[in-house]
Amino acid sequence: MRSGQVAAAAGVNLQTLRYYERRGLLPAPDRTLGGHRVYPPEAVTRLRVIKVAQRLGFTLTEITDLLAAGHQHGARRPARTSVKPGLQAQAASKLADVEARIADLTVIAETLRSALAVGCDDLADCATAPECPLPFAELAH
Amino acid sequence: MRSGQVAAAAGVNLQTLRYYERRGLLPAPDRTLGGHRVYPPEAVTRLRVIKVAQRLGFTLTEITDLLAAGHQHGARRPARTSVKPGLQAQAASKLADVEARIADLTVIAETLRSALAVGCDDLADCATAPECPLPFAELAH
DNA sequence: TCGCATTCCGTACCCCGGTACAGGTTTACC
DNA sequence: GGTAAACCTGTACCGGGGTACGGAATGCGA
Repeated sequence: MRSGQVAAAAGVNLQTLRYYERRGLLPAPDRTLGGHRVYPPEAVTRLRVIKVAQRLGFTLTEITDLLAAGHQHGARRPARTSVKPGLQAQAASKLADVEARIADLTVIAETLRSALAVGCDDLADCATAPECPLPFAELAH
Repeated sequence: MRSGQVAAAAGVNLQTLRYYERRGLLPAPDRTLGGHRVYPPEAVTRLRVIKVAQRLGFTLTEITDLLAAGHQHGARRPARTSVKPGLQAQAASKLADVEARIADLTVIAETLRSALAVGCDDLADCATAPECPLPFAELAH
């Protein structure tokens, strides 16, 4: 498959393909004699995997490690190798992040709702009005 | 008050102060003869207001508009003036954003939890294993 | 074999909210 | 009046994930 086809099949920009290759997310494909990239169909799968992982909140750097970790399967690792956490560990910590983010946003939503309920309509006034529910004080966070 | 005092009082970097001034979030203060900024105590309040608004999910551009909107209070506006939505309207739409984001993250958290439950430990394998709960298909989103 | 579509590469730029640095001036305290 | 701390300006850079552009070369169908 040619780069344009792969990009279209995965719903990704052509530039993104090259960007991922530079970042080591996508293995460098074979080339035609003229230098054009020729991808195996698995490349599309790989892109989909990357997109799913991204959607789950992993950064491209983390995804790079996760994909590389897969290759070490069963290979006994030398003690000197940097130990990357596997998918389970990474997913667990990412889940904690996401849950924390949800908790945070929940507080924000509640604050917004109370500001709406009270009828605040001017930030500057709110700061000096005692009945305003916005937390102007506890910003030593 | 001098810039360093204001920055410390508001828990903000000195550079940030000047950055906000450039962006129009903070009015340009008076200067000493030598050119050093001299702030009134209200500047600290203003910074706190900005920080709260940021915490609620508003961008600096939106905050700029919200703060400017306050000044138009009671001034009858000419028809030609661009009409910025007030705090109520902005807060309502921001609340909708936040709620949507929470819903999104909730789905993500559930997906992560199921990946943990099933024991997925290699993204590349997951993509081809039918029992994997990760949504590799419906990426036409 | 012609001609247009596609792809190549390198580099620069986008958003957002700051932060850092260099090199020079001013203020405040003793 | 000396000196150290604070402050001034302008400009460049950070991270994260791409996107855009220009000019040249290649691929493929008719």
